[in-house]
Amino acid sequence: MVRTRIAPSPTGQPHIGTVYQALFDYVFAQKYKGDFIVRIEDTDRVRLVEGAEEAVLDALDWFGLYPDESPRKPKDVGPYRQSERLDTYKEHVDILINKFLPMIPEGKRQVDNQAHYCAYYCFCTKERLTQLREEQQRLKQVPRYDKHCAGLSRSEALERTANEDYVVRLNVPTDYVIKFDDWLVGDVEVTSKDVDDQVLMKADGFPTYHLAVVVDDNLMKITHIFRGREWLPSTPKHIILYYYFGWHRPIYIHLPLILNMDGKGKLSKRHGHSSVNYYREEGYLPDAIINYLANIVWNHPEGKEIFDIEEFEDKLHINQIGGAVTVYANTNEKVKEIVSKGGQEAFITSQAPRFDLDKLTWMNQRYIQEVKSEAELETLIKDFFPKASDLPEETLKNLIPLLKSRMVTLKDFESLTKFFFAPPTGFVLTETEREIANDLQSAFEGLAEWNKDSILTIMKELLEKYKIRMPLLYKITTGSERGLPLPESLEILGKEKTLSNLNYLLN
RNA sequence: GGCCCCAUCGUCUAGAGGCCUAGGACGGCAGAUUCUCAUUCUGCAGACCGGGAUUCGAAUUCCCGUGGGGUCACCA
Repeated sequence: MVRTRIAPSPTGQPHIGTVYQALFDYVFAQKYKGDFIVRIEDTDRVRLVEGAEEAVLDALDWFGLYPDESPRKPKDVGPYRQSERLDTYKEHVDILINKFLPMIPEGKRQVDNQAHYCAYYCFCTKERLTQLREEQQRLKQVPRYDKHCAGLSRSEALERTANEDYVVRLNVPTDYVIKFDDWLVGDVEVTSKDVDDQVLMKADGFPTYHLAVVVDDNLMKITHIFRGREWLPSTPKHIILYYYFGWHRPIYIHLPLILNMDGKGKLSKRHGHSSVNYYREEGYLPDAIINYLANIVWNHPEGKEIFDIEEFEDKLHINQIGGAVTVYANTNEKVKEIVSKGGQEAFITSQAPRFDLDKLTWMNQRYIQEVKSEAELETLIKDFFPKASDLPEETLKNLIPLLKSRMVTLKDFESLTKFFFAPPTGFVLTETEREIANDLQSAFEGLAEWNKDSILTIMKELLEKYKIRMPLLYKITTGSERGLPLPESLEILGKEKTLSNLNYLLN
């Protein structure tokens, strides 16, 4: 049974990167009739933002990335908020603290030696750690915890926990190679020298991400982890954790990072628009964003660029799901490894693409123009721009075909239809313009048949008579020098409204 | 800096040794259609990071550079 998950931390506005990851979680689970789970990673009490959890959950719904399980829809592996799972983490930290390192042979295990356990208590102060780091940096060494407290006897450490602040650290063995593989990246191999003794339990009793993610993914029976490439370097820690616990690890799929438009760094607030809310407010369609996100890292086999999420799900080629995943250590002589083997299947780009707002905007336009039906567009507009519902039902309906090829985002509705809501304002007519407006007014008044042909005839006469161009008539009737086709939209607006707009302008 | 990942038009990419004079899309430019603006259509400019090696033949394989990105917290 496939189970995927997204684990956002509620620290701000919902991020496009979260949607990008959730898209894969959702589609993959969907494709293999599995479950897609949302778990809130709120272990950082300092950065926690009120309402952020609601915002991510809402954002996922907006995109149609409905979870099978979430804080709003709990099933039997909950709770789905890490802050409500503290006992579980405590329990698992205790397991590691009391478990001997598997690489130490039974006869050599010392009960009172912290260094012989999978995890150990650490009492180092922030000051000492900072000092240590600075010293290492000065010597051009990689900043790393020096296992100072691992040298403590277990009995002394236990005593000190009674009245001192402490953290619990992962005891990473020296001289090991940690191997694992990733469906996208392939085989990855790092030496344990490059893996720090991660803090697993903070002084405030909250777990760090690394502990919580492994424990939860295991307890929630997650089979496939889609996450950003930025997590690749910390995966060895997780592999070690799975190994120490004696669990099978899930399959990793580290998705390519999406870079800022200028290619400087991963998608962030500073360089562009990383917040889901921005796109929502600007009138982008969720389907178009999903399409763009999928298309940026994946290519449709037939080269299509416009496709919906169902088609993405259908065509996304991922074989090797499931399969036995083993985590074991080979401590024979020279080859000492912590190995974890899964499968491998490259199915999307391995590069980090840049976020191209122009292309997304183009896609949005395609959705408005050809993907969405007129009825769908009508509801989209009404949702986005409630004032649109004030227009007579027929008016809006007739306007849609005119609007379709001219709207790039839903937001464009407002400027395009301004004169349907209020007479044009904000400019003064010159003498001749006034004269033309007067002419137009009387000609319109005398019109027996109010339709686009008769309107056009009148306008053509005026164009001829005054030797002017179309934009001027636009200005007089709509307040803007360009916009929707004039005869058609004036027909829809109606004789009465058109005349009252003109009247307003002339007085 | 250590470790990891990556490298085709400005951007997203196709390309899995000869089909490549390197294809498409966005963006740009020019033109056609048109009652404005759009849409639509046509055309133009535009790339294999560098150097070696393998081969009859390399964008495609291998090495070395270079460049870019990620990551090195009691943040996720």
